[in-house]
Amino acid sequence: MAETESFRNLAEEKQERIYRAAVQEFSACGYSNASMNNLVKEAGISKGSLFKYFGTKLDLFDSVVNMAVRLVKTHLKRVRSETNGLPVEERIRGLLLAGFSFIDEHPQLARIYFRLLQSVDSPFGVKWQTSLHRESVDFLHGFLAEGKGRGEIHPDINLQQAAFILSGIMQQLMQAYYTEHVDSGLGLYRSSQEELESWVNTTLQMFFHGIGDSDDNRTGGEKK
Amino acid sequence: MAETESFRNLAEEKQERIYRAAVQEFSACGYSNASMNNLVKEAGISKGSLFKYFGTKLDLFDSVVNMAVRLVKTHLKRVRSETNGLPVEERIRGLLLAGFSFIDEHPQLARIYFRLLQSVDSPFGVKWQTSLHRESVDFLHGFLAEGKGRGEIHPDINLQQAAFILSGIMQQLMQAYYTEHVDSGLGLYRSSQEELESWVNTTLQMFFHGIGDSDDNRTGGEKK
DNA sequence: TCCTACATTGACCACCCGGTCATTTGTGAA
DNA sequence: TTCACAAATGACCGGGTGGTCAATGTAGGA
Repeated sequence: MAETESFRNLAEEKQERIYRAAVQEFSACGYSNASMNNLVKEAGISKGSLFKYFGTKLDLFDSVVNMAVRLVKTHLKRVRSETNGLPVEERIRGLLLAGFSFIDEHPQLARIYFRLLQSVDSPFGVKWQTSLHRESVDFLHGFLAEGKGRGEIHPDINLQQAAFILSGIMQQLMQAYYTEHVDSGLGLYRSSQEELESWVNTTLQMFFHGIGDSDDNRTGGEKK
Repeated sequence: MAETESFRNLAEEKQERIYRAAVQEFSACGYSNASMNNLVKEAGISKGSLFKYFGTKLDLFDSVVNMAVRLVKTHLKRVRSETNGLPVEERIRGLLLAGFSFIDEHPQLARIYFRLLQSVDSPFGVKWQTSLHRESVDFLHGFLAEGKGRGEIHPDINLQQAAFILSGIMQQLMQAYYTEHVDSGLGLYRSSQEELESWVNTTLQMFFHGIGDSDDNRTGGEKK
């Protein structure tokens, strides 16, 4: 566990104050550029205390990341259970919209989460990255597998690869929604709900039916 | 310009030695964690000299990034001209394979390039990111537009959005090829040429024909 | 009131950073 | 050989870092 006994014994208000400052600092600066001095000032506690609560910068970061990841997973699992029984396409639509709304509600945590997925900052980043990527692909794989079982997905499709591609597409959309320079003028960045839904529609359209003109010669494409 | 007169007057061997050390350091540590002290030691020159050649850490980084970006663009443009006249699908296949081979030939530069696309390290990262994302999407848009003109792409498809999605897919593949923890056990990471081509095939298959079972009810999906 | 056990503090530490500049070294002309 | 000039050097600077610890509160039982 990352935080010490003494942190858990703190008044809840103080714990939250510290967490809030940590989330703020890490989301703004990433791991290695985050400054414990700033953090301490922001939280209104002394440096000595902070290092009593969390032995190390890494411990604190680990704690914050754990929280962020737990929250993301909660959101996604809720979508999974709430869309149970619907067609795959609807379920993935739900995932995308849930992703956008998560960014709206927790922009800083989203920032930390995506940074973790992509950057190589933080010494132990790899530990998280590997498992998060795998879990993300597995999660999507579950959706697709069920859809395939119901005949909504072409039997020749390799689900692992499809899930992998889908995960890339989703990341691209999420990133553009909360990072202006990824959007690069396409109109996703902080766009309205209806524009968002339009993007989601066309994305699903492309993912399920492709962009090709429907001369549907599906061939090859099976791995090995 | 980033480098000073005195750098351009150096013996070519020395210039290369310095560039090589800089590329090494930046690709390994990112911008802000890169250490000029390490760099200087690696290059076998004195600190004073380095700061004569490049006034600032940022200037040096800018110079390195310029080189990396120029090289990437050269590779991509070669593919564009060499595949002129072929079907879109073939051209995009060419792009993907060229991407993989670029990573093989210049792994460190590829690392710097992708870091630039994704991370928010480096104070002026945004300047690069915005233009790189835009250019990348525009580049793909060019391919798709030509394909649409030849009837290889469904007329209802919004090319901007398709190019955006495609760029996400390509990034995902590239990342998995050179970063083990993104691959997360799928088998792309440093895989053989034939496995690579199999991945490219299925990816193209999905992008052009979708994953859905071919009950082809293409509807809606047009923006606004 | 005193004592004890514990929570809190911030001055302090060693280290590393990007950047400077007086000094040393190298070089070609006279 | 001497000299003038440019190139190269590395000790040094102010500042910021993660982390420590003796000193200082502070609350509760005797």
